[in-house]
Amino acid sequence: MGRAPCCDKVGLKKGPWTPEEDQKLLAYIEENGHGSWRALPTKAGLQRCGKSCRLRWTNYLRPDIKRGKFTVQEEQTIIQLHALLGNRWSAIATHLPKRTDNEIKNYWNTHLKKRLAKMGIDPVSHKPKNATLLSIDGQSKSVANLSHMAQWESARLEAEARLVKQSRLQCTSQNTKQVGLADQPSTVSDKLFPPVSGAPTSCLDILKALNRVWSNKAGNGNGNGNGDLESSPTSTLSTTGGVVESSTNMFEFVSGKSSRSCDDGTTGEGCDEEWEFKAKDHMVNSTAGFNGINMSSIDNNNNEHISRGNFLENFTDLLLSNSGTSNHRNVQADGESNIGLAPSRDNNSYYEENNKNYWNNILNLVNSSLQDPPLF
DNA sequence: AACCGCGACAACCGCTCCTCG
DNA sequence: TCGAGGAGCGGTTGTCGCGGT
Repeated sequence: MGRAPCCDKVGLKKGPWTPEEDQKLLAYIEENGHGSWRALPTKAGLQRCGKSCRLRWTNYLRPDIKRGKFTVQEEQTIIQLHALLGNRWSAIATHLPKRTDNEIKNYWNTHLKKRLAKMGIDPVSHKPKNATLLSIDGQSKSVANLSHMAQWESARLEAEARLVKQSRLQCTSQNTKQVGLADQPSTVSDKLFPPVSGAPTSCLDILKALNRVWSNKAGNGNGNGNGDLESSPTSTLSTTGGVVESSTNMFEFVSGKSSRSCDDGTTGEGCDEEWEFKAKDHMVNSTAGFNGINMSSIDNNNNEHISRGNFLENFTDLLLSNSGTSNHRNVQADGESNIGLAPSRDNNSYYEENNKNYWNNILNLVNSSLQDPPLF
């Protein structure tokens, strides 16, 4: 049992790479492209396993790698995507230009995971650690729905990652003669979400479609569809037609205009909106789902307006305020900083609110991705 | 100065997935 | 259709540097 090692390990060097080895690998790939990784070490004159060469190249030597500290925006992107996708570092990495999955994984394990834990958020589930409280208002079911959404999004990201790789390789091959590496879409997700030629790859368009339908249903009061979002990807869903059969009432996210000006300086787009959470006071039936989820506001022309600046601002606040040990912040009545911690509240409302806003922010991130151009 | 503990990050290992004959 | 081999992913380990004692 067990496969033969990827290469003959006898006489092969392990451990840290020397500058000379780096130079050899770099020179070879620039000259010839990597081709078969297994064959590369011999051709390049390296006493290394092909796998080791590939890792060294993809994680360190590749010219399009950004090194150094992660920005706050990168941090929040990692956290939000991790909430959606879990430990799927390669998928997360496709949304962080110039960062490798290994780097993101390490950063998560050494920094972000601990920070979330310190904030009282389970870094695995992204829920408050006393999650039993959440079942009270059905929040756990919303999380279940988000998981379902994440399944779709995961599939979408896989396909997207392939496209990204392909385009990257095409670009690289023009510069470095790298050849013969373009991945062809082949997974189920690729077949589910084939690329649309001639159009930029829009991130997260599954959720966009879901959002549209939900919003429309909420808008026309026809929100009692019988589909079950939690059922499985067999839910009727079409990216081209934006057709989704769902769901039942539970709660809704509602965007509201505020008069505040945009002061975060990050994007300058649609930054005047605030978000509030309205728990539905009843459940239509036992089927979990949500009907009136408005992750972005849609005007009469069906144009979406997405809050991003406030989110970044709040998230930055949250991260910074919680990087210390007990740096609690007060909740403001207008929701401006309701992502922060509220020491004066009882635990229930505190965690409920935190969790609601946490997931609201994830949805915000998802929506902001819809407007942003592809990162690559 | 030496030792120890800890954090950060690079690299390895084993598994799964994908491709191709 | 199936199996072998290659590539990629995620978890884990190893190594190094730094601060404290």
